[in-house]
Amino acid sequence: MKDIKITNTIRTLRFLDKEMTQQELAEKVGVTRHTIMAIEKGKYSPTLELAFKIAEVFNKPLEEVFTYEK
Amino acid sequence: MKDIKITNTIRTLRFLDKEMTQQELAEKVGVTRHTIMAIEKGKYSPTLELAFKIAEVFNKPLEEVFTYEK
DNA sequence: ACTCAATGTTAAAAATATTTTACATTAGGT
DNA sequence: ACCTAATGTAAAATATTTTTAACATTGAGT
Repeated sequence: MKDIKITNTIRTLRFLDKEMTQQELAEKVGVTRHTIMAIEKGKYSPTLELAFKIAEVFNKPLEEVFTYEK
Repeated sequence: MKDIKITNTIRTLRFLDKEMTQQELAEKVGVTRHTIMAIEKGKYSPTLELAFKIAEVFNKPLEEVFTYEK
């Protein structure tokens, strides 16, 4: 599992959702701001559980937030 | 992230897909048999990347394989 | 130009996921 | 009942994700 092939639209979704900050999103899903930042930046892919929580915040299906590029 | 609230239908999907073994599924997604077993058993939730790979094997959307129970 | 909030970076420690190995149990076929 | 393949269990080692903390950068507003 070396090269990560998963992209996400978190940054856009935050912007569309009243410009929610990384800090706010982090608090809503129960992780640190750093974690949100690292995921947005694609440093690593999150746990499935965290991915579900993030999608839930934006009321989007998980696959609309995260995309697996074959 | 203590109590995991994610269920999955991997066992059923393996059964429906010509009774694919844990070993075969593990090989297709590039992890060990133990990892597949632990996930099926709900010991922990996988990485988003692994979740996508598993869903891909069964040609199902991720959310049809894994369900986040609120 | 200054200030402040938001974001990005780095490094180390902690927590969790995954591997490896080895053995126990279960279930089906003969 | 016996064999064998598939599944389950356990413990230790490794890899990856997440936390923590401290500091740098960017950008908007004044």
